[in-house]
Amino acid sequence: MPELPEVETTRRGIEPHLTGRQITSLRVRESRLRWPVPDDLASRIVTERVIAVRRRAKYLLLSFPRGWVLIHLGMSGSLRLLDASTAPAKHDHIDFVLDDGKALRYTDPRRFGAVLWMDKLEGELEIQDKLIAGLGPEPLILPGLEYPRVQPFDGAYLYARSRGKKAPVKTFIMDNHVVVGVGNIYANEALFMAGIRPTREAGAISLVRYKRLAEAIIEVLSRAIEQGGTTLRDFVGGDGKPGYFKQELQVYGRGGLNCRRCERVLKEVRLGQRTTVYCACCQR
DNA sequence: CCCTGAACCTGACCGC
DNA sequence: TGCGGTCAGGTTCAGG
Repeated sequence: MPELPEVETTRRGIEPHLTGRQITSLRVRESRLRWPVPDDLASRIVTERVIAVRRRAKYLLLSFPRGWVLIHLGMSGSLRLLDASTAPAKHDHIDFVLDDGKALRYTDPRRFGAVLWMDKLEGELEIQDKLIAGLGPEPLILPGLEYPRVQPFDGAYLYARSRGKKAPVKTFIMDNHVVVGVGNIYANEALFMAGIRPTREAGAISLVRYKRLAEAIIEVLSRAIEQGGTTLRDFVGGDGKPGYFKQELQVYGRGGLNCRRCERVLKEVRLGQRTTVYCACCQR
């Protein structure tokens, strides 16, 4: 379900309900996620208050006095706010019970997501964690972000990073070490918007075209956040509303259909184990 | 270091 | 109705 716009939509949905609230208990019904939920997680947060709800890449970060709860939604995860007394359904793995009778509930059928704890170092805001440390720059400058370091994201950056790379440009921009938050949907969309064929060798693309691509990535992600994300199956934001960006998809999920720009049949190929759709006419 | 493919897991859908 | 195969929004890891 979640790419960056969906994670950001989730963050915005839950933030006002969590900030300043105290955790009264933690219910872990299933701890076998991508990594085991730490046994001592409850001891870190119960009786503590949520300072802020932030984000780095697709990681949601609940800030507490002594550290962060790091939440990743994987492929099928979601977070909802509901009454703490609501009976859990299948795949409702974790409840963060709040002092106002509500609970933040983590659901994840495939269990590719993660809920972990990271200590704060001596009051430092900097996050020192191997999951976070090697991440590339954020494509969007937004409030609520946790920046470990400042790195500009633009065409010049992509151009410099891509020199010598033989991998397809789509694989390149989906690499979190290069830039975060560009998943399969928006990689396809951004490349269409920039007129670049996804199979093109990353190291062979010009600076001018990378400038267009960086702009396209920023544009498509911004637009998707405005629309509340993309609802493909059952994604809903923290407020229960679906995302409306699906209506604006130009290529993702449209292989074999006609290009909305030139009317020719869209090609579908497999790149890095991911379905890739493009227009052979509009994208070179 | 670079690149590719397997792996993690469940559910939905499609053809037979 | 059932069975097997395929696919799904992400990321890490092993191996060449």
